[in-house]
Amino acid sequence: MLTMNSSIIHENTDGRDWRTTNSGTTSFISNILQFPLDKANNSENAEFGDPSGSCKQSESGEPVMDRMHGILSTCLPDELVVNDSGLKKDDKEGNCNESNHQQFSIRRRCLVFEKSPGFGLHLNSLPNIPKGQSPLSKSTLSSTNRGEVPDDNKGVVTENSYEMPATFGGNEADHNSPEKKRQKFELVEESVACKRCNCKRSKCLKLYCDCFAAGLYCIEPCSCQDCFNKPIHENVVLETRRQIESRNPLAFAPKVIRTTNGVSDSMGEINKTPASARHKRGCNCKRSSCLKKYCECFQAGVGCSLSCRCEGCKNSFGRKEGGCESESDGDNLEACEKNASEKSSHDTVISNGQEHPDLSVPSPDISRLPFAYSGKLAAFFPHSIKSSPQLCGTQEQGSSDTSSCKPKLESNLDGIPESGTPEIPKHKCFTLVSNPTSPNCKGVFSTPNHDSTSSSTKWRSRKLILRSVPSFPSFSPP
DNA sequence: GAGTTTGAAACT
DNA sequence: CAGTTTCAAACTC
Repeated sequence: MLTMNSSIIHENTDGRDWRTTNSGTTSFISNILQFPLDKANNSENAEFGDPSGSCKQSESGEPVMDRMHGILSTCLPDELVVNDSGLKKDDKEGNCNESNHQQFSIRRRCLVFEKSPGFGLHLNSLPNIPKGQSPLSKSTLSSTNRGEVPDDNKGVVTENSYEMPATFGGNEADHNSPEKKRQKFELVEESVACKRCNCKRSKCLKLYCDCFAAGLYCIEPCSCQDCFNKPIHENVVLETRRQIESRNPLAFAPKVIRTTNGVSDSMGEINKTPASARHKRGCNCKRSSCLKKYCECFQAGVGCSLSCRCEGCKNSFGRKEGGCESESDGDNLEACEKNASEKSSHDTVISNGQEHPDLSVPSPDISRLPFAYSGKLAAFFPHSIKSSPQLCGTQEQGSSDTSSCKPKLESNLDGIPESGTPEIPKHKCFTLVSNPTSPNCKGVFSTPNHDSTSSSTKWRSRKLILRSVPSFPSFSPP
């Protein structure tokens, strides 16, 4: 189970956290993509359950994965930084061979993706999906169905957004049967499962609220009371968020980062945390010994660092001093194993959603992303988003390399190049759909190789409609 | 499911 | 910045 409650971001090789250095830019996310609704509710739509997987074709014969890639290649800058230069870059993009309107849409959309690597899903939304927690229902999936999203502000989740996971479907040879389609759709449904809050007094307008903290609107499954974290209260939400950010520009920033050094983190200590992810601020645990999910570090599956002020740290992912392997304490070992197991599940979520349907990574419910941060998901896609032409290659480079899809945290984080190079091994798979060609890599976000340029063009040709472009306050970095 | 524990967030 | 309060998730029973 993906219990990480904090986002993991990647630090540049120079040690700079792009988000940190551009904290004020995080508020750009206010654009919500909207796709045509004509097929939004068609669960049997080929876009969703397309049997051909990543190679499925739209009506126009356009490979969806190409479009997906088009999104990335078109909208994602080389650097995940939105600042003046970034905007200028956008301006430059305005020189593209696009109609004015289209240019505008694209540019706005770019902001979204620039600020929302990982498809805008804050990884805070990934974790804490209790095992067995039912995924969002279909009705839940579509905000438009719930009427939760104002007409003028629909973060519409349509076939296209839903198709993302399906789009990642690998080279599935046989997906033509309706059954396959159905299964695929169901899987996608599960993948959209998202954490739900249970706020009672915060009105879901404080960081106490996981949804709010994750940059998500609350949705039906939430059990919150007096919730203001809904599109109809967008202004309130944005204003509150702005206030919080004014107080702490990094309030919505990912809490967990990973360093470039896979062995030792920036603090120099060595522990076993995969990929040396670390909680940015560190925890302050007193009684949990950093062995329970009360501990943000532990919850995030990262080791404690010197920045932690915890007492009696026994973090199984890496104590402030030393790792859990050195622990002989039974409880600690148990917790270590337990959480490690969960971590494995977490990781599998990314690489093998089908194998753990209950752990499926929620795909970004765009309707719930009023200001979505890159968040946790970005931890797994930062580079792919950054500049990788592909989220994931197909089974090229020897899909037989099952190790590439090992359901381990390491495998997951391994997918994030240590060097910070925006390169994702094509055999590193992010998928929510099964890939029969790789038994050990069922769930692979797989995309066929394709020409990014052409795909970009294809994507732009997509009936993508940008909706609701509230001028989310752009906070200048301090 | 209710109550308790916990630590982050918010407040002073 | 430190101490306190509030809050909701995690946990226990």
